[in-house]
Order: sequence, then C-alpha cells, then structure tokens
Amino acid sequence: MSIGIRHDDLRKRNRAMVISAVRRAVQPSRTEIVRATELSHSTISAIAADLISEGILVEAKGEGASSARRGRPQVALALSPQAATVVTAVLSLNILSVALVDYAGSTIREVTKRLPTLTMAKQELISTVMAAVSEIIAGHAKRGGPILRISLAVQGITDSEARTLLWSPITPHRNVEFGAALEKAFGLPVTVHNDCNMITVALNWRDPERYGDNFIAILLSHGIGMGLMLKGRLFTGPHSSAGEFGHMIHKPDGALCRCGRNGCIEAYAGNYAIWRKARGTSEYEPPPSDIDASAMEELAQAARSREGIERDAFRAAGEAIGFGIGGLFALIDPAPVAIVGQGVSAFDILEPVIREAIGKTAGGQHSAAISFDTDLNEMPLIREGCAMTALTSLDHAVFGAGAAISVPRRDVA
Amino acid sequence: MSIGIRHDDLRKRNRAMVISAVRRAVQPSRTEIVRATELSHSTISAIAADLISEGILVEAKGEGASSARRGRPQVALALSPQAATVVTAVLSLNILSVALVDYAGSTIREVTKRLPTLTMAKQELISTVMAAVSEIIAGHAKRGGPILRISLAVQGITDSEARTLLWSPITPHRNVEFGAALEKAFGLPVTVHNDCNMITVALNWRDPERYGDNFIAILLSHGIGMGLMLKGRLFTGPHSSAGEFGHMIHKPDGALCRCGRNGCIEAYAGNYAIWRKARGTSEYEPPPSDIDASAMEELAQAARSREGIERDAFRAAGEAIGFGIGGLFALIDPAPVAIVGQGVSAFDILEPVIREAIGKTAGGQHSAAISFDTDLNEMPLIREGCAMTALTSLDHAVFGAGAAISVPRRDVA
DNA sequence: ATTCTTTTTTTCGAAGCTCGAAAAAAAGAG
DNA sequence: CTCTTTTTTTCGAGCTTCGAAAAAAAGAAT
Repeated sequence: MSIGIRHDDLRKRNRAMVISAVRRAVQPSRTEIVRATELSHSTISAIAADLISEGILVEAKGEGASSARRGRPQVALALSPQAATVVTAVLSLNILSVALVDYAGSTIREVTKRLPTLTMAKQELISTVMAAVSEIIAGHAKRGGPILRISLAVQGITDSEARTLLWSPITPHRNVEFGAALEKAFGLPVTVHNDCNMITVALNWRDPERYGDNFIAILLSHGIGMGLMLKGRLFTGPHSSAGEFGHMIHKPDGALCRCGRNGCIEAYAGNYAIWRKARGTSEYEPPPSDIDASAMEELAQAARSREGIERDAFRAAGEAIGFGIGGLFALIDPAPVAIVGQGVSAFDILEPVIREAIGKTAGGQHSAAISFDTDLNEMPLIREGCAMTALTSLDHAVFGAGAAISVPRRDVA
Repeated sequence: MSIGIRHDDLRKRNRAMVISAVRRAVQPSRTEIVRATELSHSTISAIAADLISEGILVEAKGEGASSARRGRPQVALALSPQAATVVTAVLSLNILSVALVDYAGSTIREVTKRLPTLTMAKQELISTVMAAVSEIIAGHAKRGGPILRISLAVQGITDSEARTLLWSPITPHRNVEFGAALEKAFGLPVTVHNDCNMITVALNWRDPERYGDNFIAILLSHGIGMGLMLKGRLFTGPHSSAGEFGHMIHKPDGALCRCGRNGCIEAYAGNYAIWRKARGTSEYEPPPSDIDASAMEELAQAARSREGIERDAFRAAGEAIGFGIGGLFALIDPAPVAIVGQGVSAFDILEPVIREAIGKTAGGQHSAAISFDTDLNEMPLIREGCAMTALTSLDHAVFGAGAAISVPRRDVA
C-alpha cells in the first residue's frame, strides 16, 4: 500500500517544510522556523544555508522595525521573488484573465480579454488561451525568475489530474484538454482547476483565522459553485473536481436546470433561475444564457421594495441554497460559509431565507452560529488561488526536492 | 503548520509500514515486503529481525504449499497472535455484542446480550457495557497477549475524538461518555465509533478489489446509516463522525422523521417510515420505536404480490435513497455502493426505483454503471471493522513506535 | 569606552538510519 | 556431489538529525 520512507526523502520533506513555513509566515527568522517545524536549530540552519545558496530564500535584512530587543537580532528569511515565476489564467463566461506572479507571490503583470466563450469552437478556445499566455510571457523578457508553472482556473468540472475541463457552463464542448495543449505548447507543467476550488484556496491563505481547516465557499453567479475545505484539505471527488453543490437535487422533478436535469439547486438559485421566475416564465422553460448584472440589481431592488413575484423568486433561491447548505451539514459539520460573487449584491434579501431553511435541516441546531461572510468580486480570489496552487506546487515538487536550479553550492565557505 | 520529520521518526514509520504490509498481505515473505514498501532488502531484514525479537512478528515456516521453486525458499512472516488482544463491543438497538480478538485478527470468544437500550438510564447503559467487557476479559485468563485496546461501535453520532456518543437513536440520552468511563475502568485506550463507519472499514478489508479507495456503504435498518470511504480514508466530519446521510433533506417540509425534523431521507426509507406509510398512517405521525423483521418481510411480500399501498411505501423509500445517493454523486463521484442490513431483504423491490431516481440526478449519466452489492447481516461486519480499527491503531501507535513489550533484543546472536 | 548579558546562528562530533554490494544460506537441478 | 537460483543477512559508506558548545551580534551596565 503506502510506501516506506527512504533516507534521502527525509531531507526533501524537511526542505519543503521549511519553504512552506517561510511562505506561511511573514518573513520568519530561523528561530521562528524552528518553532514551526519542531526541528532542531542545527537542521534549520543547514537547510536554510542550502536554500539561500540555491537562490530559493533570501535574507531580508535591514528592513523591518528593529525589534529593540537585547541579543543578536533575528535575520528575517523571505522567498526570493527571482526564484521562479508562474502564469495564472482564469477563464470564465466571456472573460479571460491571465497574470504573471513571482515566487514570493506578487503579481508582476496582468491582462484581461473579452471573448465569446459560448460560441467558440473547441480549438479556438484553447488557442485563445494559449495566445494570451504567450503574450504575457513575451512581455516578461527574462527579468525575474524562470517561468515554471501554468495554472488555469475554469468554471466547471475538471478531472482529478487537473488536466482537462470535463464539462463547463461556459462552453458547449466537453473534455477540453487545456492541460495537454498548453503543456505541449509551452513545455511547462500545467494544472486546470475548478474556479471555486481556487477561491477556497485563496480564502484559506487570506484569512486562515476565519477560513482555516474547515469551511465552505459558495459562488453565487449565473450558476452556483462551491468549494469545500475539510480538515485542511481541498475536498474533491476521486475522479473529478466534483463538489457540484449547485446540482444537488433540491426538489425532485422540479425546475429545469441549465444542466438539463430537473430540480437542481442552481435551477432555483442561479441568476438565470431568479430572473426566469421573477419574469413569470415557467420553471420548465430553458433559461437565458447570460444576464446582465444591472438587470439582476433591478430585480433585487424590486424585491426589496415590495411583496411580489420578484421577492418570491429570491425567496425560492434562498430556500434552495439554505436546504443545500443544511444537507451538507448533515454530511460534514457546520462550518463557516463564505459567499462570493455577483449574487452577493442581493444577499441582504437571501440571508434570512437561507437561515430559515438551514434551521429546518440537520444543521438547524447550529443555524444561529453559522457565520456568512461575503465578497462581491470573485476574480481576484480565483487568481490568487491559482497563484498559490502553482507556487506551493513548486515549493514541494521543485524546490523541496533538491537543487532544481543549478547554482554552485557553498564551496568557498 | 505541519511538523518536520525527525531522524528517529523514520524508523518508526518504516516499522509501522512493515507491520501494515504484513497485515494486508497473507503471510508475505521479506522479499514481498520489499516490493510492497519499496525499501531495501537490508532495511526490511533489519526491521523484521527487530519485530521478531520483540515478539510482534513470527516466522510461519513449514506450512504453506512448498513452492517447488528453485532457490532458497521464502520465509513467510505473520503477525504473532500472542502480541496483543483487543476487545470489540457493538451496541445497537436492544442488543450488545462483545468479543475478544487476537493480534492476528482471529476472534477468540464472543458474547451477545439483549438489553432495553431505549429505556435504560445513561449510567445503566454505560455500566452494562462495562460489565460485559469485564466478563469477557475475565474469561481471558492470561492466555494470549495482553489486552491493549477497547473498540466500541454504536449506532449514532460520535465525536471526532471517538470518545463520546453525541446522539443516538437507540437511547434518549445525549453525550454518553463511553470513552472516558471505559478508560477509567480498564485503564486502556478506548475508541467509540459510528457503526456504519466500522462497516465501511470492514468491507475495505474483506474485499479491497471491490471496496477499495472509494465506495459507499449504506445500512438499511430501522434507520438509515452511511459510511463513506474517499481516497482510501474514512470520511468523517471535522467534529463528529457525521455522515448523517439519513438526515439529508429529501423533501423540504416533508414526512416527520424520528429525529424531529421533516423530510429527511430516513423519514421515507427507514423501516419505521415504510411501515408507517404501508399502514396508511399519516406521514406526520410519530413513528413506532421498533419493528419486527418479520413484519417488514410481510410488507415486502405484499408489495411484491400486488400494486397497492405497500408497494407505494417501498417506492417512496427507494426514491428517497436514490435521490440521496444521486445527491452524493453530485458532491463526490459515482462509486460502488454496498447495501447492508435487514432492509436488504426487500432490495429486489427497492433497486429499480433507486436506479430510476439516481438517473434523474447528477449521477444519472453513470446510473447503469453503478453497482450495488448487498449483505443482510451487519453485525459481523461491524465487529470486524471494530477489530481492524483497534488492531491497526496498535500497529501504528504501539508496535510501530518502538519496543513496546520489553523482550530482550538479540544479544546472543 | 569597555565589559557584561542576552539572544540568535553556526559549527562539530556523535548516533542512527537506509542503501548497495557482497556474502551466506537454503533449496532444486544436473 | 557440484552447479544454479533465489532469499536473506552482513558490512561499510554516506546521509541526516541532534545536542552541546562556540561564535556572532546586538543592547545594558559600569
């Protein structure tokens, strides 16, 4: 079954641990790393010396408020921005955003493009993404570290190898092999992840206090997405990114969903579902493919100002989300919930309904304790999640594994 | 975050790996262990010698069909039954079964008792279990290895520390602290696990081909239970055993469930729910607390023989289970399903309905590929899961960690 | 200005682990 | 009785981590 640990693995793992400790903390000293990793001073000293000589870490001296404490001052260690660069690409409905991020996590440059994803051919979609990546790489011009990873986030279901987009609401095509195509074109490891999973990763990095080992991120937009962090690990299915919260059944044989089935949560809570219902259209009518944010805001205003069909539509949406979350709480335990995306603009209407619905489910006893936290703009979160996914992959696979970039080891010492 | 690996941890981990390899395989030779662990011959030889001298492994020579191959014959290694003994206790509605299992996994003795769990006081419940454990330990009489673990399985929700029964349908009491009480009484580590989780563990040991890294076990009985194996790990909530599949909402504001809420899957698919509906009682009537297996069999016969209210009841049950499984398949991926327990006796009626319902959900596309496998009697599975849980815990924590039982090391060699 | 303290970091030898190669052991084949 | 083949053990080499002691780098005290 699981494999034994070899002797040289030990160093690799501990190197990765040190890098990871530096990424988590803000410029920790060697002593702080000792505390975090519970390794000895000698070991940390040796590993840090290696990593510095390899150009992975740098001593960030000078800066930082001189602690004014007695004794030899601590030397802050930081990730070297020069060590590597990664490319992030976020593909959503009609929009593509690519960025270049250095090893320390700072965004170097960023480009956003509009494109008609729903009508493009499969090859066109792939080549458009490739062109955007080429463009941003070309501008890079060899300043900074070598580009070592491409991290793509897409709405929809991806395979568990993070190479293929299996299904997506933004294109009629299935099995779009972004991973294989980009790897062939650029000769770099490429990952393709679900956008909500990237949001989840980003929230965990941004605010580990609130979004720590267990929380739920829900994306309210044209459709409904979800990311789940359980016991500090991103929850995914064995074969796919899964977590298709929006397509759990809310009402058997109920409203027609974009996915072709009936009664999905999304068929009540997606923007298109709210719009459909608020316009008095039948639940079984195929929904429109894109709805303007301002149109949704008008519906929300109507719902706020008076009883009526608009308010009913938002109530139905809140109920679907609430029962969905409650059902989830039957399987896992109640946990903080982050609500992200355009739908957040109407969250004042949704929240009481959601809470009421949760109250009727297994999570009900904790309904009051459940906290929601909202963020309107999902794009930066997705990009950040992509970047951190690529960077931590480097931390472990490349820089943790031993001298990746050939730099002379300390000989002159 | 995560902790660095120390130098002496290495041996501990590899020892545990070797023990685990021996437990998984049937009397493997050292060479087979080399293949399984990917460690070197030298290392395996050294570790095996240690484990044998400590009385944890034994060389099972002589037996086994002499392979008739050339070369030095392989020496089969086996777990020493003498190394330790564990106690398993399974507590279900009105029944308690305790057993003694040796380190190699053979059941030494077993006792089953009937008791009125629903009406017993909290203390009475605990002390009855303690008495049964005492009794079986007393009969042990120092033959065999020292008793090192007590593993309890209960219907209901347990905490993630596996020490307390938080809620259970078999007793009105909450927070029954079996773990603390038994540990105090016997001075041994005690775990309290959910019965369905133990079934899941057992299935994985019994048939790893079919029930490998990803599968679902559903217990159909008075209530509905579930255990989930995902990526080779038992799925539990962060704070509790969770996995309360039976209490996911099937129909908002629907039938009254035993748990007090409305519309749970169990309120349609539990024996009591089928019985209630087949008798024409209102969905909102409190259900009876226990139903005879033969009464259920009568209903099933009626459902088989003619259209009517009984068949409707089973249809409603199958639909609830099917939508539940389908909803799960939206979150994870379709996986093999084992159906266990008394309800299996009517599975011929349920299966087509379940498949039909799954077909309407996100898992629908795979409906045909989903395989069900049934087993009527859950008790042996639960006991086996308990035993394996306790034994593998010993493998890692006690025998993996270094010389637990003080036996002279090889000096005379 | 110089000498304590205090704290961080590095150095150094010891102990332990795994590994590869070679040797030993244990069988059947010739 | 001597090969051949396969398994298992032995042995020295090369890492790694660790603890203790030394070195470094600052403020505090005299």
